[in-house]
Amino acid sequence: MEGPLVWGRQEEVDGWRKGPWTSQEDKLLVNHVRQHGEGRWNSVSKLAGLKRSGKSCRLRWVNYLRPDLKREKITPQEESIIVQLHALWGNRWSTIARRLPGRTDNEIKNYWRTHFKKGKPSKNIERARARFLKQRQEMMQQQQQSLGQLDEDGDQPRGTCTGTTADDDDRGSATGDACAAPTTTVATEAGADLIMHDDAMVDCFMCPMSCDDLLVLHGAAGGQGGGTGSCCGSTASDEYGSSEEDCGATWGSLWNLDGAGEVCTLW
DNA sequence: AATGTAGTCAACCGCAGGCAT
DNA sequence: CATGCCTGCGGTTGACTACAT
Repeated sequence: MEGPLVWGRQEEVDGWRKGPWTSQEDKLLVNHVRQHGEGRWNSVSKLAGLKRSGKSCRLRWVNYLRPDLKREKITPQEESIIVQLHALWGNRWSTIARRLPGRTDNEIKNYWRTHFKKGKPSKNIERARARFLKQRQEMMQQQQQSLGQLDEDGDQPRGTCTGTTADDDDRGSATGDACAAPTTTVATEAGADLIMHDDAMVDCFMCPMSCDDLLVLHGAAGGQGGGTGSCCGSTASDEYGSSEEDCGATWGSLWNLDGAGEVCTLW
Protein backbone atom coordinates (compact mmCIF):
# COMPACT_ATOMS: atom_id res chain seq x y z
CA MET A 1 0.00 0.00 0.00
CA GLU A 2 1.33 3.30 -0.95
CA GLY A 3 1.08 6.10 1.52
CA PRO A 4 -0.53 6.14 4.85
CA LEU A 5 -4.05 5.06 5.21
CA VAL A 6 -6.34 7.84 6.02
CA TRP A 7 -8.51 5.87 8.33
CA GLY A 8 -8.10 5.77 11.98
CA ARG A 9 -6.17 8.22 13.97
CA GLN A 10 -2.66 7.98 15.07
CA GLU A 11 -2.31 7.46 18.76
CA GLU A 12 0.58 7.18 21.04
CA VAL A 13 0.30 5.07 24.12
CA ASP A 14 3.20 4.58 26.49
CA GLY A 15 5.51 5.86 23.84
CA TRP A 16 4.28 3.39 21.25
CA ARG A 17 2.56 4.55 18.15
CA LYS A 18 -0.63 2.79 17.26
CA GLY A 19 -3.00 2.77 14.36
CA PRO A 20 -2.29 2.61 10.67
CA TRP A 21 1.23 2.45 9.46
CA THR A 22 2.75 5.16 7.33
CA SER A 23 4.83 4.41 4.27
CA GLN A 24 7.80 5.80 6.11
CA GLU A 25 7.36 3.30 8.89
CA ASP A 26 6.93 0.55 6.35
CA LYS A 27 10.22 1.49 4.74
CA LEU A 28 11.99 1.47 8.05
CA LEU A 29 10.62 -1.91 8.90
CA VAL A 30 11.40 -3.42 5.54
CA ASN A 31 14.93 -2.11 5.67
CA HIS A 32 15.34 -3.48 9.12
CA VAL A 33 14.16 -6.93 8.16
CA ARG A 34 16.36 -6.91 5.09
CA GLN A 35 19.34 -6.18 7.23
CA HIS A 36 18.60 -8.25 10.27
CA GLY A 37 16.09 -10.79 9.17
CA GLU A 38 12.84 -11.67 10.85
CA GLY A 39 12.55 -12.14 14.54
CA ARG A 40 13.68 -10.19 17.53
CA TRP A 41 10.74 -7.95 17.03
CA ASN A 42 11.08 -6.24 20.33
CA SER A 43 14.41 -4.85 19.31
CA VAL A 44 13.09 -3.54 16.04
CA SER A 45 11.87 -0.35 17.60
CA LYS A 46 15.28 0.53 18.86
CA LEU A 47 17.25 -0.67 15.89
CA ALA A 48 14.98 0.67 13.21
CA GLY A 49 13.94 3.81 14.98
CA LEU A 50 10.30 2.85 14.96
CA LYS A 51 7.99 3.82 17.72
CA ARG A 52 6.09 0.59 17.32
CA SER A 53 5.83 -2.36 19.61
CA GLY A 54 7.43 -5.60 18.58
CA LYS A 55 4.04 -7.10 18.23
CA SER A 56 2.91 -4.40 15.89
CA CYS A 57 6.06 -4.72 13.81
CA ARG A 58 5.70 -8.43 13.51
CA LEU A 59 2.09 -8.16 12.53
CA ARG A 60 2.78 -5.51 9.96
CA TRP A 61 5.53 -7.58 8.44
CA VAL A 62 3.71 -10.86 8.44
CA ASN A 63 0.41 -9.56 7.20
CA TYR A 64 1.45 -6.86 4.86
CA LEU A 65 5.09 -6.30 4.09
CA ARG A 66 6.40 -9.77 3.51
CA PRO A 67 7.58 -9.93 -0.08
CA ASP A 68 6.08 -13.31 -0.76
CA LEU A 69 2.54 -12.25 -0.04
CA LYS A 70 -0.03 -12.67 -2.72
CA ARG A 71 -2.13 -9.71 -3.50
CA GLU A 72 -4.72 -11.40 -5.64
CA LYS A 73 -8.06 -12.46 -4.42
CA ILE A 74 -8.44 -15.92 -3.07
CA THR A 75 -9.19 -18.37 -5.83
CA PRO A 76 -11.83 -21.09 -5.71
CA GLN A 77 -9.06 -23.63 -5.42
CA GLU A 78 -7.75 -21.86 -2.38
CA GLU A 79 -11.24 -21.60 -1.06
CA SER A 80 -11.66 -25.29 -1.39
CA ILE A 81 -8.48 -25.89 0.45
CA ILE A 82 -9.43 -23.49 3.16
CA VAL A 83 -12.72 -25.19 3.73
CA GLN A 84 -11.30 -28.67 3.69
CA LEU A 85 -8.60 -27.70 6.09
CA HIS A 86 -11.02 -25.83 8.25
CA ALA A 87 -13.12 -28.94 8.39
CA LEU A 88 -10.09 -30.78 9.62
CA TRP A 89 -8.54 -28.30 11.93
CA GLY A 90 -11.14 -25.74 12.79
CA ASN A 91 -10.04 -22.19 13.40
CA ARG A 92 -6.38 -22.88 13.26
CA TRP A 93 -5.80 -20.13 10.82
CA SER A 94 -2.07 -20.05 10.97
CA THR A 95 -1.90 -23.76 10.30
CA ILE A 96 -4.22 -23.39 7.37
CA ALA A 97 -2.28 -20.39 6.14
CA ARG A 98 0.90 -22.41 6.03
CA ARG A 99 -0.72 -24.58 3.45
CA LEU A 100 -1.47 -21.62 1.27
CA PRO A 101 1.73 -19.93 0.26
CA GLY A 102 1.45 -16.21 0.10
CA ARG A 103 -1.62 -16.10 2.30
CA THR A 104 -1.70 -15.00 5.88
CA ASP A 105 -3.68 -16.31 8.76
CA ASN A 106 -5.30 -12.93 9.08
CA GLU A 107 -6.36 -12.99 5.49
CA ILE A 108 -7.81 -16.45 5.72
CA LYS A 109 -9.51 -15.66 8.96
CA ASN A 110 -11.08 -12.57 7.48
CA TYR A 111 -12.05 -14.46 4.39
CA TRP A 112 -13.69 -17.19 6.35
CA ARG A 113 -15.59 -14.79 8.50
CA THR A 114 -16.72 -12.82 5.52
CA HIS A 115 -17.78 -15.70 3.36
CA PHE A 116 -18.73 -18.55 5.54
CA LYS A 117 -19.12 -17.59 9.10
CA LYS A 118 -22.41 -15.92 8.98
CA GLY A 119 -25.44 -16.80 7.00
CA LYS A 120 -26.56 -19.84 5.25
CA PRO A 121 -23.55 -22.09 5.06
CA SER A 122 -23.07 -22.63 8.71
CA LYS A 123 -25.38 -25.58 9.05
CA ASN A 124 -24.12 -27.21 5.95
CA ILE A 125 -20.59 -26.62 6.96
CA GLU A 126 -21.14 -28.27 10.26
CA ARG A 127 -22.89 -31.21 8.77
CA ALA A 128 -20.43 -31.63 5.98
CA ARG A 129 -17.66 -31.30 8.45
CA ALA A 130 -19.10 -33.98 10.64
CA ARG A 131 -19.42 -36.22 7.69
CA PHE A 132 -15.96 -35.44 6.54
CA LEU A 133 -14.52 -36.22 9.91
CA LYS A 134 -16.43 -39.43 10.10
CA GLN A 135 -15.04 -40.42 6.74
CA ARG A 136 -11.64 -39.50 8.03
CA GLN A 137 -12.05 -41.75 10.99
CA GLU A 138 -13.00 -44.62 8.79
CA MET A 139 -10.02 -43.98 6.60
CA MET A 140 -7.76 -43.99 9.58
CA GLN A 141 -9.16 -47.28 10.72
CA GLN A 142 -8.62 -48.74 7.30
CA GLN A 143 -5.18 -47.31 7.31
CA GLN A 144 -4.36 -48.95 10.57
CA GLN A 145 -5.64 -52.25 9.33
CA SER A 146 -3.57 -52.05 6.20
CA LEU A 147 -0.60 -51.02 8.25
CA GLY A 148 -0.93 -54.19 10.18
CA GLN A 149 -1.03 -56.19 7.01
CA LEU A 150 1.87 -54.38 5.49
CA ASP A 151 3.96 -54.96 8.52
CA GLU A 152 3.69 -58.57 7.75
CA ASP A 153 4.61 -57.94 4.15
CA GLY A 154 7.39 -55.62 5.06
CA ASP A 155 6.03 -53.17 2.58
CA GLN A 156 5.39 -49.52 2.84
CA PRO A 157 1.81 -48.44 2.79
CA ARG A 158 0.66 -45.92 0.28
CA GLY A 159 -0.05 -42.55 1.60
CA THR A 160 1.83 -42.87 4.75
CA CYS A 161 4.40 -40.47 5.82
CA THR A 162 7.76 -41.25 4.48
CA GLY A 163 9.45 -37.99 4.99
CA THR A 164 9.39 -35.31 7.53
CA THR A 165 8.66 -31.72 7.06
CA ALA A 166 10.51 -29.53 9.39
CA ASP A 167 8.17 -26.70 9.10
CA ASP A 168 5.54 -27.47 11.52
CA ASP A 169 4.11 -28.53 14.75
CA ASP A 170 4.41 -31.88 16.13
CA ARG A 171 1.80 -33.26 13.99
CA GLY A 172 3.35 -34.93 11.30
CA SER A 173 5.43 -35.91 8.63
CA ALA A 174 4.94 -35.64 5.03
CA THR A 175 4.24 -37.97 2.34
CA GLY A 176 6.24 -37.76 -0.70
CA ASP A 177 4.50 -38.19 -3.88
CA ALA A 178 1.09 -38.83 -4.92
CA CYS A 179 1.04 -39.14 -8.56
CA ALA A 180 -1.45 -41.14 -10.47
CA ALA A 181 -3.66 -41.76 -7.58
CA PRO A 182 -7.25 -42.66 -8.06
CA THR A 183 -9.92 -40.50 -6.67
CA THR A 184 -12.09 -40.96 -3.69
CA THR A 185 -15.51 -39.56 -3.44
CA VAL A 186 -16.19 -37.84 -0.21
CA ALA A 187 -19.82 -37.47 0.40
CA THR A 188 -20.66 -34.09 1.70
CA GLU A 189 -24.16 -32.94 1.97
CA ALA A 190 -27.33 -33.88 0.23
CA GLY A 191 -25.67 -35.98 -2.33
CA ALA A 192 -23.01 -33.62 -3.48
CA ASP A 193 -19.62 -35.14 -3.42
CA LEU A 194 -16.10 -33.98 -3.31
CA ILE A 195 -13.90 -36.16 -5.31
CA MET A 196 -10.49 -36.34 -3.86
CA HIS A 197 -7.25 -37.91 -4.55
CA ASP A 198 -6.94 -41.09 -2.57
CA ASP A 199 -3.46 -40.31 -1.50
CA ALA A 200 -4.47 -36.83 -0.69
CA MET A 201 -7.19 -38.13 1.48
CA VAL A 202 -4.88 -40.40 3.29
CA ASP A 203 -2.22 -37.80 3.63
CA CYS A 204 -4.70 -35.30 4.76
CA PHE A 205 -6.03 -37.59 7.35
CA MET A 206 -2.85 -39.13 8.49
CA CYS A 207 -0.51 -36.26 8.13
CA PRO A 208 -2.53 -33.13 8.28
CA MET A 209 0.41 -30.86 8.60
CA SER A 210 2.18 -31.88 5.54
CA CYS A 211 2.60 -29.29 2.87
CA ASP A 212 2.92 -31.96 0.32
CA ASP A 213 -0.65 -32.80 1.00
CA LEU A 214 -1.68 -29.80 -0.85
CA LEU A 215 0.72 -30.33 -3.60
CA VAL A 216 -1.11 -33.52 -4.01
CA LEU A 217 -4.44 -31.84 -3.85
CA HIS A 218 -3.40 -29.31 -6.39
CA GLY A 219 -2.06 -31.95 -8.55
CA ALA A 220 -5.50 -33.34 -8.74
CA ALA A 221 -6.98 -29.94 -9.11
CA GLY A 222 -4.99 -28.66 -11.95
CA GLY A 223 -5.19 -32.16 -13.00
CA GLN A 224 -8.11 -31.64 -15.18
CA GLY A 225 -5.57 -32.06 -17.82
CA GLY A 226 -3.81 -34.72 -15.92
CA GLY A 227 -1.17 -32.61 -14.32
CA THR A 228 0.71 -34.04 -11.48
CA GLY A 229 1.14 -31.46 -8.93
CA SER A 230 1.60 -27.86 -9.61
CA CYS A 231 2.41 -26.24 -6.37
CA CYS A 232 -0.09 -24.50 -4.23
CA GLY A 233 -1.15 -21.21 -5.57
CA SER A 234 1.11 -21.24 -8.50
CA THR A 235 -1.26 -21.21 -11.37
CA ALA A 236 -4.53 -21.60 -9.73
CA SER A 237 -6.07 -18.59 -11.28
CA ASP A 238 -5.80 -20.03 -14.70
CA GLU A 239 -8.00 -22.90 -13.89
CA TYR A 240 -10.42 -20.73 -12.15
CA GLY A 241 -12.91 -20.07 -14.82
CA SER A 242 -12.94 -23.36 -16.54
CA SER A 243 -13.23 -25.50 -13.51
CA GLU A 244 -15.93 -23.31 -12.21
CA GLU A 245 -17.91 -23.64 -15.31
CA ASP A 246 -17.20 -27.26 -15.72
CA CYS A 247 -18.58 -28.31 -12.48
CA GLY A 248 -21.14 -25.61 -12.33
CA ALA A 249 -20.45 -24.97 -8.75
CA THR A 250 -17.87 -23.05 -7.00
CA TRP A 251 -17.98 -22.14 -3.54
CA GLY A 252 -21.43 -20.87 -3.05
CA SER A 253 -23.00 -23.92 -4.48
CA LEU A 254 -20.55 -26.20 -2.83
CA TRP A 255 -22.09 -25.37 0.46
CA ASN A 256 -25.44 -24.65 -0.94
CA LEU A 257 -25.92 -28.27 -1.42
CA ASP A 258 -29.43 -28.81 -0.43
CA GLY A 259 -31.15 -30.40 -3.29
CA ALA A 260 -28.16 -30.07 -5.45
CA GLY A 261 -27.48 -33.68 -5.99
CA GLU A 262 -24.50 -32.88 -8.09
CA VAL A 263 -21.05 -34.22 -8.18
CA CYS A 264 -18.26 -31.80 -8.43
CA THR A 265 -14.64 -32.51 -8.74
CA LEU A 266 -13.08 -29.83 -6.72
CA TRP A 267 -9.51 -30.68 -7.24
C1' DA B 1 -28.49 12.66 -4.05
C1' DA B 2 -28.66 11.10 0.58
C1' DT B 3 -28.77 7.54 3.75
C1' DG B 4 -28.37 2.85 5.43
C1' DT B 5 -26.27 -1.61 5.38
C1' DA B 6 -23.11 -5.22 4.40
C1' DG B 7 -18.54 -6.41 3.07
C1' DT B 8 -13.60 -5.96 3.46
C1' DC B 9 -9.34 -5.53 5.61
C1' DA B 10 -5.74 -3.70 8.64
C1' DA B 11 -4.68 -3.51 13.22
C1' DC B 12 -5.09 -4.33 18.22
C1' DC B 13 -5.83 -7.23 22.39
C1' DG B 14 -5.40 -10.97 25.43
C1' DC B 15 -3.72 -15.38 26.06
C1' DA B 16 -0.69 -19.38 25.83
C1' DG B 17 3.52 -21.79 24.89
C1' DG B 18 8.48 -21.87 24.45
C1' DC B 19 12.83 -20.54 25.91
C1' DA B 20 16.49 -18.39 28.46
C1' DT B 21 18.08 -17.05 32.85
C1' DC C 1 12.09 -25.25 39.54
C1' DA C 2 10.42 -20.47 39.14
C1' DT C 3 10.24 -16.37 36.74
C1' DG C 4 10.17 -13.21 33.01
C1' DC C 5 10.49 -12.22 28.24
C1' DC C 6 9.43 -13.09 23.48
C1' DT C 7 6.77 -14.87 19.92
C1' DG C 8 2.77 -16.56 17.73
C1' DC C 9 -2.12 -17.35 17.57
C1' DG C 10 -7.09 -16.58 17.53
C1' DG C 11 -10.65 -13.34 18.45
C1' DT C 12 -12.30 -8.85 17.95
C1' DT C 13 -12.65 -4.05 16.64
C1' DG C 14 -13.01 -0.13 13.81
C1' DA C 15 -12.62 2.49 9.56
C1' DC C 16 -13.19 2.52 4.74
C1' DT C 17 -15.73 0.97 0.46
C1' DA C 18 -19.36 -0.69 -2.32
C1' DC C 19 -23.86 -1.54 -3.00
C1' DA C 20 -28.82 -1.12 -2.07
C1' DT C 21 -32.80 1.53 -0.85
